[in-house]
Amino acid sequence: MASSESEIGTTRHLLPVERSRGMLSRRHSPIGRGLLGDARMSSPRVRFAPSPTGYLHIGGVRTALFNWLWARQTGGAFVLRIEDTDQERSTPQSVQIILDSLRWLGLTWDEGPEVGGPHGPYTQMQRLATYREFAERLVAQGKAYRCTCTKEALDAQRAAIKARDPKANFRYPGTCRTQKHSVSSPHVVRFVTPAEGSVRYVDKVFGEVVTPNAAQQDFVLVRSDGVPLYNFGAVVDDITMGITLVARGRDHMVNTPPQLLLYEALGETPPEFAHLPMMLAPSGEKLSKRHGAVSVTEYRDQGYAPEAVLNYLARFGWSHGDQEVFSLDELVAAFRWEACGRGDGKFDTKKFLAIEHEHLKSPRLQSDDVYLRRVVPFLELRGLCGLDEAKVKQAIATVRERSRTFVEAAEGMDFYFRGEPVMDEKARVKFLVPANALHLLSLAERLEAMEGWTAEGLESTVTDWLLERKLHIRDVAQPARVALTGRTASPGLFEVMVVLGQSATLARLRSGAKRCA
RNA sequence: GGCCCCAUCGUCUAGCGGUUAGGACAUCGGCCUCUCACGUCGGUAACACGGGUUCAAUUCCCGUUGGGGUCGCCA
Repeated sequence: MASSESEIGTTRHLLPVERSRGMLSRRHSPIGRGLLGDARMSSPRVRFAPSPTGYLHIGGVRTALFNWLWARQTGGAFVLRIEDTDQERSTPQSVQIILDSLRWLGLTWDEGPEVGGPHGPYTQMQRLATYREFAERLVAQGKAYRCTCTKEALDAQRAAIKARDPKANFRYPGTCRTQKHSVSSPHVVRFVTPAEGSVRYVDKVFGEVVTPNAAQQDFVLVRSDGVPLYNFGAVVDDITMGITLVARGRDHMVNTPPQLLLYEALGETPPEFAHLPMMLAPSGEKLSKRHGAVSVTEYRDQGYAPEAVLNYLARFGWSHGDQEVFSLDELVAAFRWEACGRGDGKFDTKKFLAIEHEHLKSPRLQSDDVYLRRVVPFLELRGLCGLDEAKVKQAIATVRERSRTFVEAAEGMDFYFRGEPVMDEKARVKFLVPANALHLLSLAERLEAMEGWTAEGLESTVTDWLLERKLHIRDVAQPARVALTGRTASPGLFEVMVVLGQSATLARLRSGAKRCA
């Protein structure tokens, strides 16, 4: 496993998994790499390692999801690790937001904050001793060195070069490489990057990637305050936590070669790598707040179903034939790294909403009980508290197919639960006019005499009444709808009446008639 | 600019040398209809360009163009 120094920097296979050679490209491999290749690894361990510097980004959720799916499918472990080594920006509140967001999504972790595990602690600032140990080992072996160049001096050099040519490439010149600085002087620890050779790895999504070492520089492993930088901390943690596959966004692809060099120097077998194409804003720019909701909590607050969020995200960059709608279980079963695309994509709010709609429509995807549990908070937000669950369920059945989110659902069934519906002014002015007053009263009178308050009974009773009065349903449907619901768009009239019940229906028809005056 | 990566309808994608280039969202039109939806039927719409390889390229190779990532004591 340990490799000799002479091998560092030469092009060689860095991954344990061989791939077929010759003319076969990764997508054309005849052995269906996914299962065959991965079944060999007894227990995959993957991780999601966010830095707690704000809300949980929708792009981060996708990364978490793919890792989680893989862990669930293979029976492996999904590890959550908090990378809080940027003390300037990391906050405990952000950690909590991330934890809450993942729990809301249902992306539960097997090891990590608040659940523990055998490889903890799972927060980087609590693992400083481990990083120090690894860093000292590298320094002792001459694979890393202490550098006393100040940030200010380096920044000045960088600025000078950029001033001459904005596109110039500044790389640390290696000033301290041959000097033996003592531990006592303020210093960072830098890695000795081989000048020759290149790093090669086979990405589970992108296939073979080769990067020349000459493009690297002696990057910093540990800051002057002893806190590790991203590449070093991540590698040390991935090693000590036994991570077997690192799946992350493509923006991290540039970090893989230096990390591989680190595994090499530490004499460790690197994990596999899988990079995911980027999620871009519709404009093609990086997805940011300017382009709408990027924080999961916003979607939660907008009444999105978490499984639907995951469904949309899964289908972004991954596909399974023509299937668009998936339950979580189906996702777990169908997911394959090799079915991931490589091209970046643009986030599409419309399609996202359409997927949400599919989930909310389907009792298979959102059972009545789950739907009830999820919509109630949004009803409460509208001041509708302590409602009768049975009645809410009836109401749900009538608004389900016309609600894309729980917010829309709550809005759509609002009228059922008030003494009087909230009246839309335009609707009232248009339909509750004097000419309709008598119709509404007459209808109420007929319905009052009715026995057996069912949709079928209502339909036939109303049909008879229309016949007698020589009316068409079109003549009274909208006025009645406005009287009953306060608006011009609603579930079918008879459905509404059934859920409302006889007395509320009569009361609303009559008070609607009054408003016609 | 260096290094890395990518390229099929407007968008997400299927495609694994021979297809009328398929699906979904969006869009347009019809049907259904008490409204809004749902459902349903149908239409418009794509292989960036140029060279190879091959009997045959959307598909394989190279180049061009275009796009993206990254070049920190951020992650």
